[in-house]
Amino acid sequence: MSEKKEQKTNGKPRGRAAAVGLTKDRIVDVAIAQIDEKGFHAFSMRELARALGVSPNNIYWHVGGTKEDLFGEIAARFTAEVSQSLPRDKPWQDRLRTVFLSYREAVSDHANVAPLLGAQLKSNGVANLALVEAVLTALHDAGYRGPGMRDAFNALIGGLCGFVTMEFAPAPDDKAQEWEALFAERVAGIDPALFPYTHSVLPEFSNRIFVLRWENGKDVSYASSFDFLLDLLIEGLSAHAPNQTPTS
Amino acid sequence: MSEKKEQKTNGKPRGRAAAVGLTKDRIVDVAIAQIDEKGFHAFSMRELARALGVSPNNIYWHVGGTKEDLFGEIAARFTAEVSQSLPRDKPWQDRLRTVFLSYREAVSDHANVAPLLGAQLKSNGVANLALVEAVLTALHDAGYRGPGMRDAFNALIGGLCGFVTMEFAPAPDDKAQEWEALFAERVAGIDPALFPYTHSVLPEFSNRIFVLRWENGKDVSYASSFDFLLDLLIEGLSAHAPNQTPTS
DNA sequence: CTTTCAATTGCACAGTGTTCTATAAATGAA
DNA sequence: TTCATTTATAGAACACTGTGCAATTGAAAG
Repeated sequence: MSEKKEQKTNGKPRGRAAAVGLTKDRIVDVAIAQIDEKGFHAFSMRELARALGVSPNNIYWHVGGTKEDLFGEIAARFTAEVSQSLPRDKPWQDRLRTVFLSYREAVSDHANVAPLLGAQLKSNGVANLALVEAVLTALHDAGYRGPGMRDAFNALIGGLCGFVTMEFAPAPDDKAQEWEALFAERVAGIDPALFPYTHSVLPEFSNRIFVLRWENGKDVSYASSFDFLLDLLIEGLSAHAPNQTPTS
Repeated sequence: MSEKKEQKTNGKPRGRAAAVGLTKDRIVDVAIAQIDEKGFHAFSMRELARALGVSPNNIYWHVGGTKEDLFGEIAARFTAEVSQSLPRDKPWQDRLRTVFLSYREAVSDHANVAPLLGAQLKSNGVANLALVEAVLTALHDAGYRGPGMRDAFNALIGGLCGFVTMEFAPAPDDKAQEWEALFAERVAGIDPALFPYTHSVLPEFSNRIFVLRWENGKDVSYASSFDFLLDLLIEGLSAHAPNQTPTS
């Protein structure tokens, strides 16, 4: 028909005719890929929609009202992977280590996503039950109950996930290249009267502190520090554990 | 249109005639106040400018190019306050404790600023020398050097500042009121087959884990967990310290 | 008396998250 | 078959955002 109002839609069909079989999983997949590639700062709903070949509203329809909800789905993806192959018969210390090492591994594979995770874990911790379950059962086996369990739980989640959120997140705009020079300049400008020790000792540590080292696309300096922190926490929790079963 | 040529400036004078004596300090003051009041998410350069009675560009001129630079100044304000009244003659453990407790105190007075601090400390750690100096000297006194010092440094900064960044940051849009109900609903929906322990035990912990308790406008549940984590770290670092001076 | 300069402004650009409304296919009911 | 409802999509618009550019002007410097 000649009087069809086809011009109004600018050629592209509307409605379900254009169904592309969009799913929450695919949205989260592409969102993570986009953040990996372009960085968290540059990630936007509109560009995600463009990458999916879909209108922004479609995304909102699938993930619930807001961008924050999408972030929640992304975070859940990370904490869900954590539970795989948990050795239930091993001592609780080993289980804790396995869980948090796998979390660190998952995040360091997608360092650009890190800035998201902390806030999401905090505001919607109940959505990340695989992680919660693992930590709670471990602490229960250690004998922790009540306020003591709360403190142990928060120390683990807050300390370790906080570490990951903070340290694995790359600097905005990827100024890592100029970073070493910037660092040297800053260190040179330190006032010896105000910060005597830092002034005298920081230069020699410039390749040990602050500056990251990458191997095979993964950071190895923060990773080793994370492991050190993890060991410290497990040792401490073992020493204070109400159930003092011998640590074979 | 009309013959009035002065309307162009809308009554307000331009140029230095309108000088308001804007300073970096005042900008940071008002920025922190705004974030405290409206929340981090709602903070914008334009509204800050409005609150200061000034044009946005004026702020850029004073703090350097970008919003991120302003965040850097804010973070520096927090870490600078940390150094006050450090007992240099006390053992390094006590000095560490003092430093990080004062940091926690500073942040929990401005919980809405927390989301900023992690990223800023990470990407511009060298700008926060008061904190760095304190931690480095303490670790030096404990005998830590080289890679061991790096790991200890990162564990402390990453674990404790990460904890603060993650846990003290309030949920977006302040849905704390509806939170308890939401929590109960989520907990009730937990699949016992997938998460048996969480399902059976989480309800009784609902007022110990996740849910915060406030007294005198300050959170007391995360604060006590932070202190527990701090003690764990200091104990562990003492046990592994190369300098084994007796802990009186 | 000029010139330079520090501090400030308005305007405009290229986005952003999100809401409202229109739409067409799939589905189910009559 | 026919018709209403639901589901999954799109377009346009709104009220913002960070930030660059060029203009402006009082004060200081020469």
